[in-house]
Amino acid sequence: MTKTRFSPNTSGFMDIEDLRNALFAYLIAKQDNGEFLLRIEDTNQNGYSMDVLEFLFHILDTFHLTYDEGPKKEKENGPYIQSKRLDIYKKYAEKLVKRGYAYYCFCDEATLNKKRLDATDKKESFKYDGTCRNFPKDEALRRVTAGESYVIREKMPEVGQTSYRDFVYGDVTVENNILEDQILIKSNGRPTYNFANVVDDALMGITHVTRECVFLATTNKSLLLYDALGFQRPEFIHLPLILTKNSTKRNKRKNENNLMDLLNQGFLPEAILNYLALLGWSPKDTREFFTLEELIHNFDSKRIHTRPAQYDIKKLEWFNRHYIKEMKEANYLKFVRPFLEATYNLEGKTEEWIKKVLLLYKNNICFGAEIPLITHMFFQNTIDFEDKAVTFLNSDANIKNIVLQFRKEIKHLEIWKEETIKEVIEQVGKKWNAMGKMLYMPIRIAVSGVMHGPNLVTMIELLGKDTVLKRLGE
RNA sequence: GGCCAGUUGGUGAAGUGGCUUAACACACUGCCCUUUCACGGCAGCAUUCACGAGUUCGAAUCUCGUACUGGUCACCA
Repeated sequence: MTKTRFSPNTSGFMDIEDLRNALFAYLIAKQDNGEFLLRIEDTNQNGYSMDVLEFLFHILDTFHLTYDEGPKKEKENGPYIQSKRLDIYKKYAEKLVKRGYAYYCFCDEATLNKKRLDATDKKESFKYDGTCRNFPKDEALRRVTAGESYVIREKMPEVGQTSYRDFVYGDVTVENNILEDQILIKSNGRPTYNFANVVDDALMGITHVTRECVFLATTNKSLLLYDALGFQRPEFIHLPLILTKNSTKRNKRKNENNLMDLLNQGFLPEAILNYLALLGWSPKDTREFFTLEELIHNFDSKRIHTRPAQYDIKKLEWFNRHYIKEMKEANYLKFVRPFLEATYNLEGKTEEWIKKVLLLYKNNICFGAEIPLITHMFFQNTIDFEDKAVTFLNSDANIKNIVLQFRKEIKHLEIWKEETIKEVIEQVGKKWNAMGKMLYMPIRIAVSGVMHGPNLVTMIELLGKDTVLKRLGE
């Protein structure tokens, strides 16, 4: 049975690439009726911010990437948080020492670092020289029990090469002699990523290891560990990078977290998910819209790409607009209203009015946070004219007449309704011999200050007589 | 610097030797619809697949070299 895992580390909030990776891992498992597991990799620090974890659970939940095993869903392979499995790693590391695949090392960290730096300066590659590699076992053991600080290093083969076939990238071969005797257990007793990752994946029965292609070059190290531990090698599926605007992988790691922002900005989970599915993967046909359920049936891991993908917010916006358009009216209102409330005081506005205003934009907005911006004209006291609009206003002498005439007529309008307002506009048009854009645009600008907006007649009705007159007056 | 990977338009991408004078989508531009604005519809947008050689009757597709981009070489994950 196929079993995959998502194993984020706790050093930062989950971002879009993490989500995409989680999604792919989930899909690979589910398309084969397999299982999806969650594991938290937190061996690099003494603690982690609960916010990071909470956010992670929240995201997996809102995107419906339900895991079958993991924290809060303990099964026989647990615990699923690495800091709670320290004794397991220790046990396996010791086993490797016993079998001669690993050894205790007492070399001073600072000294090694200095040597490494010197080598880098000289543009030479540095490799741990293996000082402790051939210490007699009893002596090493004696020093350990005496309380001396140590790490456990893996004995890398000095000759030969390691190769494997990545599911996405194909054959990868690396010479063993460039590999350093990597550390498995650090002097603080915690395992390194490479070691914990391998032990856990093997113990938890992961059949398909998915990870960023960043690890492509170090996969041989993992492979050698699988072999030394006597575990069966899993299938490796490396995933292409997602590049955000001017970010390389390096500065992305620091802080960038667009996922939380995206959600706060009013991007729908189904839109984000749909878009992300197409970043690094593409279906056989030209179809673009997929729900999670549909992805499970259509996802084909053979079609995962090798080249990195550039994240493009414009396309995401397009997806989001599509999903907003498809929402039921009631859901849309519930979704979008908080954005309005957060910015404007709605006191004195009727529910009917609010609903009408919001519905005006159902087919236009790209994301929720656009609502306050786009409805600005309904709430501002004085209007700002955009440059283009001013230019238009001055482009024809007749425009002033139209606006003045409209104000005059509308002042005496008794029944304030779309139909009657429309009649007025038509009359103005007849009187000054204007039609189309030359008729509507002057009024539109005079009333809203901008050249784009919702249907003019509806807009005027919703604006209300008082406001319209105020804006038209000098 | 050694090693590994990637390179089709502004973006996502299809394409696995002839059906490709390179699909589809986003963005952009123009037109149509609408007496306005959007929505919607239609059209345009890479003589060319990083570059150079080679294999072949024929190459975006296979081979080699060069360039560029990214990654990796840690008691970070």
